[in-house]
Amino acid sequence: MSQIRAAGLQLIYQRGYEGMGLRLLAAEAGIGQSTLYGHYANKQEVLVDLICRHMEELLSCLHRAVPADAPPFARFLTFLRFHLTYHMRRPREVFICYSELRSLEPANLARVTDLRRRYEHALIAIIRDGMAAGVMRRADPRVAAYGLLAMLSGVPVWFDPQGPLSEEEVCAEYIRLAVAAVADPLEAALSDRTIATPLPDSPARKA
Amino acid sequence: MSQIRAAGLQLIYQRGYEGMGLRLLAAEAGIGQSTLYGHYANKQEVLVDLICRHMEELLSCLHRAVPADAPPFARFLTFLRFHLTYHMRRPREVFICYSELRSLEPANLARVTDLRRRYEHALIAIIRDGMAAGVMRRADPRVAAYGLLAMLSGVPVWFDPQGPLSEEEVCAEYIRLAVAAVADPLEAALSDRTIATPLPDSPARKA
Amino acid sequence: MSQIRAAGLQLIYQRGYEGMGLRLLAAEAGIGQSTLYGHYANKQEVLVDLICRHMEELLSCLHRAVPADAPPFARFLTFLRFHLTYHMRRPREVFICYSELRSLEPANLARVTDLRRRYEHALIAIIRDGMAAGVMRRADPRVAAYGLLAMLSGVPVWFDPQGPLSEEEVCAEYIRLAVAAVADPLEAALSDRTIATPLPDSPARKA
Amino acid sequence: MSQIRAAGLQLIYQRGYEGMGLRLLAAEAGIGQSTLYGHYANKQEVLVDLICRHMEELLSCLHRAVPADAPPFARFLTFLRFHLTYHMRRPREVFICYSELRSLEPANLARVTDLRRRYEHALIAIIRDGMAAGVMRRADPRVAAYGLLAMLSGVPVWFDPQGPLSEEEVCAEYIRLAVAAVADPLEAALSDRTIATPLPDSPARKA
DNA sequence: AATGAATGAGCTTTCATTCAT
DNA sequence: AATGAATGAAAGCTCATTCAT
Repeated sequence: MSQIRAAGLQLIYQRGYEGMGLRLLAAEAGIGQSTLYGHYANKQEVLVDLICRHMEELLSCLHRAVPADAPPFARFLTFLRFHLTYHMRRPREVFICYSELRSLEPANLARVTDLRRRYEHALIAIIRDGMAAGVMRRADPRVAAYGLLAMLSGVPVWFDPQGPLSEEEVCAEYIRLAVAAVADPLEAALSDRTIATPLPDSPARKA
Repeated sequence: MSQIRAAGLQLIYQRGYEGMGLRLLAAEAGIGQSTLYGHYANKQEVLVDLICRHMEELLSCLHRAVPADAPPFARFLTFLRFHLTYHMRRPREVFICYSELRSLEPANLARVTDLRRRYEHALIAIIRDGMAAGVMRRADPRVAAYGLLAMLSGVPVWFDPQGPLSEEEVCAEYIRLAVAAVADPLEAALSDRTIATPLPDSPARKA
Repeated sequence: MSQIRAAGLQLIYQRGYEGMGLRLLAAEAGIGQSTLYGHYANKQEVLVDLICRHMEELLSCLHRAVPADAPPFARFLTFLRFHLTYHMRRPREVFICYSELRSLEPANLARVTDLRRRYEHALIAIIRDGMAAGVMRRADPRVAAYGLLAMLSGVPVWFDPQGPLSEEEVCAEYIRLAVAAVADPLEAALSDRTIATPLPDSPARKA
Repeated sequence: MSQIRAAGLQLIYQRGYEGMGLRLLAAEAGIGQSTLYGHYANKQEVLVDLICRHMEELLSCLHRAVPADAPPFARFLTFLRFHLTYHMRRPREVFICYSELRSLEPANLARVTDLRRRYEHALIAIIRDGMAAGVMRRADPRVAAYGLLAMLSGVPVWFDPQGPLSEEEVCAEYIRLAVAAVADPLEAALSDRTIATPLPDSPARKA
């Protein structure tokens, strides 16, 4: 039930998986405590549902957002904007998916790790292609991808939608950082024109 | 007692603060369960001790490692190397200091947040100075600092000392990313010579 | 649940509130330890329930037993007999209601103190009326009431239903003491005829 | 040590024997926790010491205060005044000696019960003698003694030295009640002259 | 699909007590 | 005589889970 998921998301975000009691989860979802077991086999399943659902949606949205046949640098820019937007709008899911992995039982962790790897490899492939095409500096593409992902994924920690910087401004700032970090300097000089590729679900804007 | 800290560090890293039972902590530390209360007033104090101790040491080492009177770019490089080395060697502390903040009671959280802010401001100041000196691209120094810190701090998530990449190789790779991300392109082209400043406690290497 | 109350009454009487463990209480009541919390929010509530329930019943029985419109001396005699009978038959409740007051949290103590005050004032009013009517010696009615209540309430400390003295004999003996203590000597001389007013729930007897 | 006794008296009075932790007792007495065991074999001994010491002193003071060879009624009056004064001045000891008996181990309880019995029998003997001498109404002397002792011992529950009634006024009021309760009416009429026998350790006063 | 009642296992914390110094 | 450190046992309470309805 979606009310359980909503309550679980909020509670795990605030108190952690171990810190969330099922009593409270049920109360917050507006149902009886034992009714939970009509929807989930046990507590762990609530966490697995939240994490997997988020990561699967992340993956499928990614594939929809990033055209497989575009040139590497365009795919790179699209990826950056997609990732940033998605993460700024789902700070709780992002936090849970990172810091509650340790609460997953091995089999569930393996499932999640696989999803995560597929997402990471999407960026790794983009970077690899970009290097092959000569538009990115030669470097270890895995290290570069991990570095960029960590940088981008850290946004929700401090970003506040009501704060002084708009989502768009933060996007632009981070994209500049990321592009500068990996692009071939010459290409980077040209990239300003293309940074502002609009995302399907975000209001279009021009450079 | 240091044995309690060692056990607490490991257990909180593996199972989280809420997931760590004091029975297990005591057993792991090789003492009776109630003996814990001769060293800490309560469970929370164990966490506070671990987090504060780490952050205070981080701050004091930072101040020792980064000379206040050096030019901005040199300070930047020193900061990067210091931060990376410190974080690669303390993956558990790093993880705890980030993802167990929510388990801190308000007063303790305030104390930790202050320490964290002081550390972040060290990098912000460096970037601000670098921009003023014209060696770094104009950008929001806070955003740049947060972005870089997230990128650098993400290393321990995947870095494995027994893995194919050495600590030094990872350092060099990340420093290239970070420098490229914020440096003025011209300056960056010149920076390769200076990236490999050796740290006192790490084996010297050449660029 | 009444089985919990029965077990709690016995255990608190024997070992005191602080001395009663909830493990033992549950065992004595024939339920699991955590089942207690389905009936009481916490340990204190068990005590509050026992004390308040007894005092409220005491008050309501008193009002049923003592007719408000009878002459003072008749009300006095009825009060004495009622109080004695009630206390001889509930030695454990009486003891708890007196000596566990200190274990009550302030709010609960206030509630109980109010009930107790209402009971005491019933006797004070009787004595005041008796003095106004000239059938009792002039004295401080509060002091007299406290003195008599202490005297009467002390019965369960030594009274043994299986002992040599019957409930009725003890009643008569104490009533003589109490009447002599406060009655106007002339009236007291005449009162022997009226001492033995039968109580509804006690076997009728004649003087 | 007398500081331990003082702290124990206060703590047991406030929180009960079971409710008094030895940590707190030691802190209140200004000594280390384990130092207690240099003075008492265990917690129980602290209680036994307090109770026995009080009852033994009560007994020995009683024998000093009440002359064995005086006529019954004079001894009665002396006893009343002695008991009241002693109890009004030691409310905490009195409370403990009554309501902590249940915390005594059997052997210790027996010892205390014996002391208590000796005290009660002093009054029983006085009443018996009074009846034999014809100055008191015929009644069960044990019941009368228990009734009077309960009445008199209840004073400290409500008496407040700073309150509106002085110690002397309360004494006089209670003595009138007690005398009226057991005296032969004719004798009682004559007794007013003799109520105010002064106690050694209380300021002399006149009727 | 939903629930109230029940429960064994576990939680953090405090207990009275011991012991080496 | 005094103490700091240590400890097994027990405290009150919450946990995730089951089950009959």
